[in-house]
Amino acid sequence: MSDSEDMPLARRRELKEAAAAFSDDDIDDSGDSDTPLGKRKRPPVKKRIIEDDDDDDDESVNVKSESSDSEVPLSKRSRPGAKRPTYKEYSDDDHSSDSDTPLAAKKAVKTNGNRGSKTNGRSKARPSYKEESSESDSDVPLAKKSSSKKVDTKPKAKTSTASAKVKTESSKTSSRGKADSKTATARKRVKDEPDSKASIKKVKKEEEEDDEVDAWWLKSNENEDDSVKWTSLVHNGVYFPPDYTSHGVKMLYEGKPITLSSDVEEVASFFASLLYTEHAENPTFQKNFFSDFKAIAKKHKTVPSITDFKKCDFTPIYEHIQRQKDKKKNMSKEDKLKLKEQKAALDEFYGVCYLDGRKEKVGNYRIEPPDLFRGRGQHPKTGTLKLRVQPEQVTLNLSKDAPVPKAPLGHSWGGIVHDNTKTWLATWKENVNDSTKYVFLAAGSSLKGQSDFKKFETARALKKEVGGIRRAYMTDLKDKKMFIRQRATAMYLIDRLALRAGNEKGEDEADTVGCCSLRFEHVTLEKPNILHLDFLGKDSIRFQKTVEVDEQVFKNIRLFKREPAQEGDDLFDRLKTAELNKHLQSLMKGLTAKVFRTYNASFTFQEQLEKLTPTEGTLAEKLLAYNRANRDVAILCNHQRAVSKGHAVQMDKIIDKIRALKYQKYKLKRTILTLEPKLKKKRPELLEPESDLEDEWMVEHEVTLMEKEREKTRAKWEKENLRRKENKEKAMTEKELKEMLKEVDLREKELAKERKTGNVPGGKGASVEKCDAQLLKLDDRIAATRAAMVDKEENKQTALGTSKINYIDPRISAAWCQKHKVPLEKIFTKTLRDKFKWAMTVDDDWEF
DNA sequence: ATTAGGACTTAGGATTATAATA
DNA sequence: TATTATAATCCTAAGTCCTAAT
Repeated sequence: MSDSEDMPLARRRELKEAAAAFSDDDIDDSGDSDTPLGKRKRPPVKKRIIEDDDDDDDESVNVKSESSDSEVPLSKRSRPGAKRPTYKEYSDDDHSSDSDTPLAAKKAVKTNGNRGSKTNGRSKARPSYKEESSESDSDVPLAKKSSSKKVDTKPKAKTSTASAKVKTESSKTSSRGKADSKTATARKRVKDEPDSKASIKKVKKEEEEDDEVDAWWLKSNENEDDSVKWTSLVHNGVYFPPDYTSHGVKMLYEGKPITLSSDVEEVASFFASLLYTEHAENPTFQKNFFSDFKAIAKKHKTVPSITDFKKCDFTPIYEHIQRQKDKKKNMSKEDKLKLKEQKAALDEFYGVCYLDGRKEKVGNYRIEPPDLFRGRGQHPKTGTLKLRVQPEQVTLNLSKDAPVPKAPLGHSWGGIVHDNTKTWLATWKENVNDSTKYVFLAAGSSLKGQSDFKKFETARALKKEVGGIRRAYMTDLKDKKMFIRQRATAMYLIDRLALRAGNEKGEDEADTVGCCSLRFEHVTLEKPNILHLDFLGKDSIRFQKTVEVDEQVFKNIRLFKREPAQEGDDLFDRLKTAELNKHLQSLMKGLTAKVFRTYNASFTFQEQLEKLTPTEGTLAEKLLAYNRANRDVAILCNHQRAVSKGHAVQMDKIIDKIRALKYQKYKLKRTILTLEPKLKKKRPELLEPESDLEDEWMVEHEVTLMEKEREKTRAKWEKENLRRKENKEKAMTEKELKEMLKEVDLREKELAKERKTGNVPGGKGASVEKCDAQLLKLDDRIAATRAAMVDKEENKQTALGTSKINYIDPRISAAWCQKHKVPLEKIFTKTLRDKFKWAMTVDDDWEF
């Protein structure tokens, strides 16, 4: 292993990161004795019985807890308590003023970071699947021979009336398939083996996707039984990752190479591949990994028994993996193509199913491969070994009369069910968190599309009701009953700040919160009516905003925070998401906490889009407006992303680019003055220096310009020679090259002179008019570049994708595209167009 | 009435493909 | 033409909400 110095240095991620972070405590093999510490434990909370909102005024009467007092909520919950890690970077910021109206948290502070503190671990013995290794081959997705008639699950005459069919893009093979031909294909597909070289020919470019599509969104479709999801479902099962093949590279233990059996090597490799990443340096991750690694090493009687993480050196394996990656990257074209074909074949086989006779895409047909669990934030189990899933653990869901896909050789399925009230095709239990995993249809499928549609329709229904709902909770803010007050306050926050509901979480998960699970330490109050929120939300993404809130909300929170309460206690000590949602249901059918996010996101988007889109504008300007509106939504929903590694460098580059443009401007101005010195008086602006453009920089810039010029000349010379060679002409000599280069030297001298005298003659046909025209163009380019820069900067930690995919009603976009003549593909990628095909038929005046 | 866990949506990061540059 | 930035896609963790079990 040669090159060992090109270590992929640590991680970027100035975002998250924050404070304290892990203490020095490094993992310690020996005892996993490691006490989990009292963390996460806090004294039971007594119910707070408030007597009044105290001091100042307040018409509000005495607030008392309702009768139920007795029922001692005795939250057995428990949470960190004490030692809250401190966050780094705080930045304050203005507080949004604009009170009313839907939107929320206009400008709010953003920053974020991860929590620190907390080690822990615990890794109880886990079951070891692992049966006999089974003769591999597994890989080959044995095919279904049985093409028996049974497969023929015809579209059951389809319930609904007129079966609207449409063609997606490209109307080819017009007639063709009727139900029959389709089922025929179905039958065929079901038995087609992937990898059979036969299927190679296609792969082609994408498209293909013509096929008739069932345009469910064009049918009247007054809900016909919601719970039944299909009448027939035929599919090919799931794909299992190939068995592990040993690479034989030895890791070091106490500096010496040791031999690992394949199973152990596999786990070592999981860790090795993460070396130098945040994960591998996370003590919790190390601890959990090592605990599992140690166990499996022991089980396989690894020679020097592995007991100390610190004595392990995985770098040889790491380097091997890097080399493999390199190799893959540099693979020959043909090999790459072959790989692609294999994938396509798999896609064709497993990636497709038949739902009520219609061909539909399957989403994640691959069984998740074994790996180290990568929990986010401070997940107590991060690093734990996620075991390989065996077919015996997998249950399939399909039609009664559908052929059962064959399990991998030597294996059988865990179960076969025929539950048409479920949308999943397969399911299994994962070992780390004991959670259930599923194989679902792809996002573009009818099932997903329909529920997406429903989601947005509910949000639109809320639009109609929101006025009344808001009035109601504003009133409830002053209710005498504590529970009602809390509920109303929570609703306010969810509505105005787009918070998530905030279900309770377990001890074995990262400590994150949503609205109902906010604790005291997450909210601080500032005099008149300002709220500082600071907590970790979903995915341990920091939510840090400062907002002005309604007076009564401020009072309420002060009230909730008062007294017996202390850090670690719930802010809403008698409110559960279930109760909140139950209440919401009573206000509007289908209303739950998350609907507010959808509603506010879509509403804000439509509003901003309307406001920002220029009526007369270039395509680019319109797109900018679109992205701005999109970004507003992303900010509202607190969708963040890590700042990319090279961000700062890229910014510098852009700044330099702008300087270069300014330099050109400067030169042009001088040319004008050289041509027409009288203008000095008339147009004094020509004398003004460009901002941020220093002499020193210009000198340097000219040097690089000349360097580039020389390179270009040389390239030209070489190219010319190449051409001549081909034409059997005699090549240009070095001398000629030197001759050519002399011109650059000349130009360099000119520049030097220009710099000294300030006179810039300009090119041949130089005229004041031409220069002015160019100046204008440069101004445009500078403006555009600067806009792009601002855009980039603002965007660096904001992720637009999530809101576009999940929160913004696609019909708003479709209508907008129509209205402003913007091609859809500028807005939606191919997959998004597919996912949203149900929304693409709206008129240009459609409103959310 | 609570709790547990099933089923489905939402989420950011990792990986891969494509576009922009050097 | 190779390199690098960016966009698209893939992956699977982490939420929400609901229903069934206790």
